[in-house]
Amino acid sequence: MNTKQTTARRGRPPKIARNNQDTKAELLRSGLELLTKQGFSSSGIDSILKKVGVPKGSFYHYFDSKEAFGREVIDSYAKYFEKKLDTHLLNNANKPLDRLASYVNDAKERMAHYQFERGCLIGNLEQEVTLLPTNYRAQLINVFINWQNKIATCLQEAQEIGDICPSANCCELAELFWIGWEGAVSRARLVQSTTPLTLFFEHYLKNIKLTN
Amino acid sequence: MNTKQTTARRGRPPKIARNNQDTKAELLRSGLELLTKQGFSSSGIDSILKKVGVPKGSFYHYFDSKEAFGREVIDSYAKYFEKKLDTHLLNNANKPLDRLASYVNDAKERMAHYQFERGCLIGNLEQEVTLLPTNYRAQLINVFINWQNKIATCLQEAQEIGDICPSANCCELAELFWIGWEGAVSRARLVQSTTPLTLFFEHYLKNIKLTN
DNA sequence: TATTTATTAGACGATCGGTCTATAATAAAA
DNA sequence: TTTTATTATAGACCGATCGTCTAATAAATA
Repeated sequence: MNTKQTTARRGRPPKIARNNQDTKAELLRSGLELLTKQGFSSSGIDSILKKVGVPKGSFYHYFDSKEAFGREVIDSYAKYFEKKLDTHLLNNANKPLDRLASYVNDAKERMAHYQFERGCLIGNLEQEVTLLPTNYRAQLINVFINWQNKIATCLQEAQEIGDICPSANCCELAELFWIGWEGAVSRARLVQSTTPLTLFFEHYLKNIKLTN
Repeated sequence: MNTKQTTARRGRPPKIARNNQDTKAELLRSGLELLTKQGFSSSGIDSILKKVGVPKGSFYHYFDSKEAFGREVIDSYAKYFEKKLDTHLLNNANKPLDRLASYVNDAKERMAHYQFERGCLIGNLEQEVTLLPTNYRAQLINVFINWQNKIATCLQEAQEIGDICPSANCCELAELFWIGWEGAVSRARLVQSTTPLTLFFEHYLKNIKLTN
């Protein structure tokens, strides 16, 4: 990749050198990292800025408020995550249920890689929803609906090739996946081990095959 | 009960009148309420005090620090909750799986009663465990182990009367219950409805009957 | 009455989210 | 070229709130 970009940027240049291709994107990335660790309410703007070496003034140039910032972080995470889901769930090289397993394994590796310090942004915010700006609630629900639909489609394909019972309600099972998965992610962070994730998914798989 | 107590209390009397039989117990109760809503990190001591009408100085008379306070809140919640679990799970008037269902219904009613503002204290803290004093982690894990054992015993009784498959691993299934349940509680708070709880438990029941 | 103990009262510094003005460098306009 | 507008960084500042600590007060005790 060519990281060097010759397009001169307008505006006052930063005091301390930083690869300032896109300050806004860096703030979002840093914010995402912190929010996946700590949630929204406990994440101060200063901590987000410190990691990127950006002064506070810049933050309020790019974002109207912390609330607006949070909205964008959720959006960018949702987009990133949908892409990730697609790479697994739409991979025709694997059978539908193996695609799901592929996602699960990927997630397990990532959690272990970050020493179980990071969880799921949406899961974190879900739990502190009473503390969040009111309009976050609908946004979070929508993200879950999208994820759920992707799983449901995958399960339906599994149903078509006879890997799960024809009478199973794939939408319900998809909802059930995310409910249990978020619980398992949370538990994995507590015990600092992937076993809750493994345990949950093993049973989930077994059960959707038997269901109804 | 006789709430009137004539024993004169030592020390400086409160400026504003309050039924100060046991200030410490009141602080714990108020803390529990707030931590169940907001978790630990976002709960300010001032808010806990304001609800009970106690000045800040009293807090640090009864507790060494917020950390020590949190430990006691967890302890008292764990005790309260174990008692609650026992009243359902040891109720011989019902069959084992009906006892579990009885707990689930109770929890659903309570969540609805509080308009889904309160969740599970342990579930809340579990998710913010990286922000908590380090020794909380082991404490939380222990609480889950206790809860899990109670469910496991109940499942084993169901197994003995043939309501679930003889080859099922009751300990694993009990762990699975809490993993999924916490996920369902979290989702219920998000969508402000008991349907996630119902959905989870319906499938859980169905699956432990079929398992293996 | 003098001392000890229990409890309340409120000061304290650090940090929070958010706003503000000043500064700097470029692009566009003249 | 010179001027102006635009973009962006810099960081002081504000009121609110965080957890902690010290001083003050009154009852119990000796």
